[in-house]
Amino acid sequence: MADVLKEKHIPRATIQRLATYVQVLEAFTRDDVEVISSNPLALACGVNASQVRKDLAYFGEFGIRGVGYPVVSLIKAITSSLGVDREWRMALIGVGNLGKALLNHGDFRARGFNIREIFDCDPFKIGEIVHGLEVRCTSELPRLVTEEGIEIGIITTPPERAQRAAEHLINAGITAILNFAPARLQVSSNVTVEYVDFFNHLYALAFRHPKD
Amino acid sequence: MADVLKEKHIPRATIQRLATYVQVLEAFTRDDVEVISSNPLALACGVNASQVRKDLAYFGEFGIRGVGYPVVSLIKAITSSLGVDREWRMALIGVGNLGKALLNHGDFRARGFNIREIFDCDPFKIGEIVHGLEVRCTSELPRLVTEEGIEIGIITTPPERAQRAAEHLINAGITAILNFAPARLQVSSNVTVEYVDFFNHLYALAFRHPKD
DNA sequence: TGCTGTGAAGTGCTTCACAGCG
DNA sequence: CGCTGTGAAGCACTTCACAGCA
Repeated sequence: MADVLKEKHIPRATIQRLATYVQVLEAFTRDDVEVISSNPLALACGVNASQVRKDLAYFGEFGIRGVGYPVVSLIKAITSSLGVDREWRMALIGVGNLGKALLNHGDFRARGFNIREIFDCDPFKIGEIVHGLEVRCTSELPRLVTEEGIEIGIITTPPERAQRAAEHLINAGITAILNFAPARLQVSSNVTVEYVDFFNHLYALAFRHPKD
Repeated sequence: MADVLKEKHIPRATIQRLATYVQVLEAFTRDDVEVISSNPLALACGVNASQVRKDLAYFGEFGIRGVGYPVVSLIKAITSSLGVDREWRMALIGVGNLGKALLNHGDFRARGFNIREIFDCDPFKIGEIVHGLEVRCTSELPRLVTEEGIEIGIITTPPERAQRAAEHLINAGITAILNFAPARLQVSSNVTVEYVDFFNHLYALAFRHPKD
């Protein structure tokens, strides 16, 4: 499976939409919809029906011609294709307001994304227990990443400390980073950074809705 | 200014990058950089230098040929072009974990995005004070939106209540929505919804970093 | 001379249109 | 017959290459 995916190039936008499809398909299961065709699925996701079919076709033939896609098995097919049908262990750096909020956000664990260790460079925070986890010094990162099998790092530091946090993670062997800090990170090409930035979205809203 | 922008079509991706440029330019001001050319700016943002110049050129001629862009005045030019150099008043629906975390997140106010009213449909929460704001019943939305001049709605409800929250906002006259709930919203074409979804990003990381 | 601003070329994603199959 | 899966066409964004100006 994974081999097939590496051969074709899959657009980044496709991956984003697949996450949306899962979201919407899960809503359909709540309403006991068992089979859905590309048209209503596309409508619910705000995209074109051909787009849905093409996105899914990158990963296999999940539909039944003349019928549609069985909802439950399609969810499984997508999550399996993306590799999110297993546990992912994560470490978080920066135990401030935002970091604590993410720790309290139950959805992560519910979807298999498990925050196992939390770090901060503030000596007053080290040792504190937050949401059942002890705040550690970043010097312990390499050891704990190996021991716990951590694969993803989350950065929730202030912007000026984000780059250092990234370097700590990378030195510990992490190559996948989710960055909530409002800063761009300079990393080598084998490291993937995803940026979560509320202000991007607010700026987009502001631009499209000018006063009067 | 705004007239010019409505004539040309500006790619959505350009708006996103402009937000990034502001972020990076602000970091440069912290290091007392006064003038920057498109090349180093592009490098810091992880994009092509022509891309930077083209993005900026949509809005005007902000650079000095042979020299570069004055950092401070470029920040002002971009924020003014996007319309984010003023106060934006917002209302939040769904005072749960995530909602409370956003209320505690000081960056919003610092950038002029001001959460003025908070709502919940849980009668046990109504009346509670969170971060200096009283939780209101959604039935009060239309009145408060008008009175407070609220232009943007934030949804932080569970997914199954997101659509209703959106309808409350739209009925109150809001046409710009920032949705943190993991659900797609069905809205008419005059309403803009921006989706903030951590899992999109985690899925992208998971897909690009398969085990072994 | 050096860097911006920009038409033209290139690239990649999206949409179309229909063959293929249940 | 209806809906999927897919090559081909269309379209939009990105990159190039260079004219234009400080």
